[in-house]
Amino acid sequence: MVLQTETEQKIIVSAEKLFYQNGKAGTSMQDIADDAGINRTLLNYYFRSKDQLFEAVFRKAMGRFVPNLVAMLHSDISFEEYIPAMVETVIDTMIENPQIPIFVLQELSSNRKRMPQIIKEMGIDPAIALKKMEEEGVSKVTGGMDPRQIILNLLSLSVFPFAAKPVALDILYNGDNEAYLEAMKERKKIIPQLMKQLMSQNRSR
Amino acid sequence: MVLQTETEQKIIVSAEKLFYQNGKAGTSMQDIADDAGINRTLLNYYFRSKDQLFEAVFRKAMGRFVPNLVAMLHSDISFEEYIPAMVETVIDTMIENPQIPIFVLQELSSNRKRMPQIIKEMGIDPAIALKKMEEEGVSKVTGGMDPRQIILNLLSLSVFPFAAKPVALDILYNGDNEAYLEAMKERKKIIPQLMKQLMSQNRSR
DNA sequence: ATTTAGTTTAACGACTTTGTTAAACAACTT
DNA sequence: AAGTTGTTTAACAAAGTCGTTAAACTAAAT
Repeated sequence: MVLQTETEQKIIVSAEKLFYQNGKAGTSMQDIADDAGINRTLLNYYFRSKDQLFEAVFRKAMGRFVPNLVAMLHSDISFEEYIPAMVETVIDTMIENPQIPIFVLQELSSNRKRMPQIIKEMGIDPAIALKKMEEEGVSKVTGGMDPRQIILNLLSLSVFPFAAKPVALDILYNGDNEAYLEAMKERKKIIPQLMKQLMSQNRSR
Repeated sequence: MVLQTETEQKIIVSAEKLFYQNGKAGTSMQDIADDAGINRTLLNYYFRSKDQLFEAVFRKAMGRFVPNLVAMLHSDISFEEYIPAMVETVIDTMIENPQIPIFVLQELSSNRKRMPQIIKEMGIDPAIALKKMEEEGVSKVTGGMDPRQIILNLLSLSVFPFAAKPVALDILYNGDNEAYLEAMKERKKIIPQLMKQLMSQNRSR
């Protein structure tokens, strides 16, 4: 957004790391200062309060993937075409920040004033999204399946394996992070395939 | 587990509500006492400490759906047969407690000692699970797709829409909780269909 | 009528957290 | 040389949190 000094960046990096990991209430300003290797007073110097620092971190996290969602919902090009590139982007983002989904969803779930606020700021219009879908014939493509279910399926397949990383890693991949990562990359191919199958299969019935 | 007095139950109910909503650090003992309509001292009377109360809540939450997962992974009957009943159970559980997924995943993600501990206690053996799958011919059924990807798909489709409830509700269902609930119930049919398609489609290629 | 278990009230100590302030220091600019 | 900016140190008040304790109260059980 704005130019950032080196220190400001160190603060954000540490704040992200700790807020992602332990949440807002679970992270103290001292924790962040220590992790950033600076004095606690500096935190209040750059970000007036904990609230404001958290707000900065939260908005940055939202900014990493909400645009993808919005673009897909509001775009002109067809839903079907959109999927592969979108899945690739989302998964690449998540691989670098697997904790973002839980962090964001937890915050949205505990602070219910957040969603309406975001919808406004981001200019999301659910009505337009659904209308465009049907105009594009997506609902025909999906063989009558509610387009919202399609979206839920797509997001579920793309995001959940990261939200559930600790479980998946330890139970399915035996703690082998490399194997887990490989599997996540593989999903960039698997998911578009599934979505395509899913839609054409329905269409031909 | 054990007999519970009325008060003990009131405490657990309030603790669940608040821990689910705001996490461990975001919930004070006073908050819980107030919500339960009792005195804070009573909390320490029944559960020695905040840690122990949280532990009770967390274990109860895990107990709601881990058995489903374990049963599926270790069961004798075929994976394909297992899906419909399992999806039904999981979704019914989630409808009543949509916040559990985030709560549990957040805790597992911020407390990394938890997973190994749980794997031990619950008697989960990832090796056995995968072996059984292949013995049952699941890997043939899935046309060579890694059985772990199948499991990820199944869990993603079943659980994520609840973890993302605030987003889905406000963006896709315009805040209409009834509509959202209906959609979730619909998924009890949709998901098994998808999984079946997904597996047979792959098999026939 | 007395005991007992559950509960409340009040209070305490020890500790943490947040935000603020004042003073001093370092380094770089002008 | 003086000024500016970023930074540290030290200290503080206000508020909150947790666990504990002692004393008193209620109501049901013996």
